[in-house]
Amino acid sequence: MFSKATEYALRATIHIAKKSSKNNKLGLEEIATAIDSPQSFTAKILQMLTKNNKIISSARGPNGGFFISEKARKLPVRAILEAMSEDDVLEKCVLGLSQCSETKPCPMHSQYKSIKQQLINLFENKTIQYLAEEMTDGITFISNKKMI
Amino acid sequence: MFSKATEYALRATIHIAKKSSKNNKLGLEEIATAIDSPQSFTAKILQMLTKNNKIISSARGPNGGFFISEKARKLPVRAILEAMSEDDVLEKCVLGLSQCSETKPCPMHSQYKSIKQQLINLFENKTIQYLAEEMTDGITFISNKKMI
DNA sequence: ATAATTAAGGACAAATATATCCGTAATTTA
DNA sequence: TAAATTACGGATATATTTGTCCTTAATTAT
Repeated sequence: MFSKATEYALRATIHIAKKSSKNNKLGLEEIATAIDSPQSFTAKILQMLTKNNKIISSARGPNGGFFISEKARKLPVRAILEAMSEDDVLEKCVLGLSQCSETKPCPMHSQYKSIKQQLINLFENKTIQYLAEEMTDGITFISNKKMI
Repeated sequence: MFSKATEYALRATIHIAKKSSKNNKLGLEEIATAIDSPQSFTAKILQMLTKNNKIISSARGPNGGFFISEKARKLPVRAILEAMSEDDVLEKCVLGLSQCSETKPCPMHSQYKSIKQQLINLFENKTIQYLAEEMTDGITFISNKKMI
């Protein structure tokens, strides 16, 4: 559904929201290991998410790293997709028709309509913080290795 | 959601199901024009769909072209995804975690679960013929140009 | 038989996504 | 101030997707 870049972005953000705080920033290496993603590529993605402090924040130097503000925690998950320029996936026609709409539907439109709306609702109504909290029950995971 | 190749495959198949018959085969040029896709690339995709007559059938020579059997019309839309080796999109974890499951869920799993199931149902329960029939009402379209 | 038509299929080209590497800048600690 | 740490950002490499081109094979009509 999403590109690898966006998958890593979602996982990284959730991980940072769960594990970091203002005085406990997470380094690139820790993050890439935790979410099981290629380190250098993850660095690029974290940069995108950091642009204008939109999703996550960063600090250089010793004890530097990535963290997330209280304000950003309240952002809808869709904000991550937007930062990755991939939120159009949510609205997109299944057949890839740019003009597909209610008045000019593709043959899948009426059947897909409600699924699409639920997808949009999911990404717009659930916040980054919500997903981080889903991780606190000890059952839910973000890597293919068990969380500790 | 799907690759361009799969989008073209879906559109081409629906178009062929709507317009072709055993004695009215459709040529590559006609199809590519109708679904607004690059011709040569579409040729490759039609070849994939034709392999073993799985989705569509073809005939060479004058009055040759592509058509679809009555049997193939009854296939679920998912069969097109399978022919394009892209049906895993339906089952895939939103975060791209290979081990995400009911017993080892990612933080989005419980929220996405029912959406995923509806997606699977859509592609498994609706047939190619069904989508072709959706096109017969004069309102539904398959290209970004109005059907005639 | 020959010519015309049309899909099949291989080779290649271009664009995009994924990924790595390395020097630089900022910050902290000693 | 010097050294260590960590993110930033540019350049480059690799893989995949998307797309084109051309020759061949099959079929039909003349």
